[in-house]
Amino acid sequence: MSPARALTSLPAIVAAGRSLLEEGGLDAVTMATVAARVGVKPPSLYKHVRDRAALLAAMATDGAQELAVVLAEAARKRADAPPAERLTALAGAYRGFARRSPRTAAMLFANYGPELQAPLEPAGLAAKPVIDVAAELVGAARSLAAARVLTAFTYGFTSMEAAGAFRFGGDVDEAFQLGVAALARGLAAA
Amino acid sequence: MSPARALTSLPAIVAAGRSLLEEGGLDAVTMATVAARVGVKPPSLYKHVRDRAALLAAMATDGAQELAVVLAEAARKRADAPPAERLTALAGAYRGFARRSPRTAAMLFANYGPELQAPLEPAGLAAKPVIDVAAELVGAARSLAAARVLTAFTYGFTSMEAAGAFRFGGDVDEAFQLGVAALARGLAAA
DNA sequence: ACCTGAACACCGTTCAAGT
DNA sequence: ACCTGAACACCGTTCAAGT
Repeated sequence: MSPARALTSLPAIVAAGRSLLEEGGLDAVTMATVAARVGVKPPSLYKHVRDRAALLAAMATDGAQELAVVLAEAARKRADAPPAERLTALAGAYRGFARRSPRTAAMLFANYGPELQAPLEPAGLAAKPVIDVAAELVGAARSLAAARVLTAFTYGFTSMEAAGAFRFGGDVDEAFQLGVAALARGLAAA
Repeated sequence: MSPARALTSLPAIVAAGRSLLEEGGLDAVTMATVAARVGVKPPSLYKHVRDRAALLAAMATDGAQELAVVLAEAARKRADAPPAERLTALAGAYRGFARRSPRTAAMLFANYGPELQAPLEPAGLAAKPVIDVAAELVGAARSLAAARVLTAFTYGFTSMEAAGAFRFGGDVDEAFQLGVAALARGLAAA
């Protein structure tokens, strides 16, 4: 009589996917491994998620929402600081997120099928504090362009770092700080 | 009597993989589709390549070699130009490569398994002209750090562009040029 | 309304057998 | 020395049947 009670949920499935991703990479995110982790059989996942690609997109969106919180918090703490200092704090907060969730971070701006773009809302939320600092540095007219520059650098750097692409030795922290400082100075002067 | 003549080769397999990648994304690069494109059955590929992950790594290495040629050529043409101008030319050449081969470019600094790092040689070759401009901008002591900053920005920007991540409208070319100019100015001033 | 077992097409990979 | 057909374990996905 009573219809089957839900044993899992979309948030639980997304969380399972993200933890499997960080533990073993994309190949480890299987409908079977995700199902096992949430205590269900693989076909049941399709009641919560259209297919595997949609699950990956939902994981990326979840990461974007988490990042939005992290960035908003960092911006709030330095609300009255000069823009270069707030930019440094934002970049550091992003990098902290990328180190805690490197594989999720590498997914943030990836493309999982043409129909699977993450919704604009979480991305916009994460972008808000970045656009705000950018506006202070270059003015409102070019704030979007400057925010894209800042995001591209931070995303590129942290993705390369996570992939182990910095293999010629040297101090990686120093390089990150040099980049943030150069962008703060160079954008303000542009 | 006569042992079977080779019907394909590693370069042909890598080229087939790259064209399939650009046409249909990573999911389209299948041992079966690659084999069909080079005119062989799937098991034969394993005489030329250890497994699919190694094929993907070889495709990335091939892209890095192509990029090295493109960058060396751009640097050669502007050998006597001021560093900011040569940097602009290098960034433009990289972006041109990324637009011709967006999915290969997105792979350049990705990680396909811990044992599958691309060999250092092609990466170093591609990095050479970037490190050279970086040295002119910030001095030899910080040239590696500055080259990492430049690469991170360019890789991040072109990856986001290829993934369709710039979705708030605005002029994407302008943003790229703003970033290159800001880095040239900001690094020189640092 | 959600869960499951059974089934399907497909994929990566191995291997013995061909030339 | 490289190629092939057959076989295997696994994966994503569908669907009819359960509660």
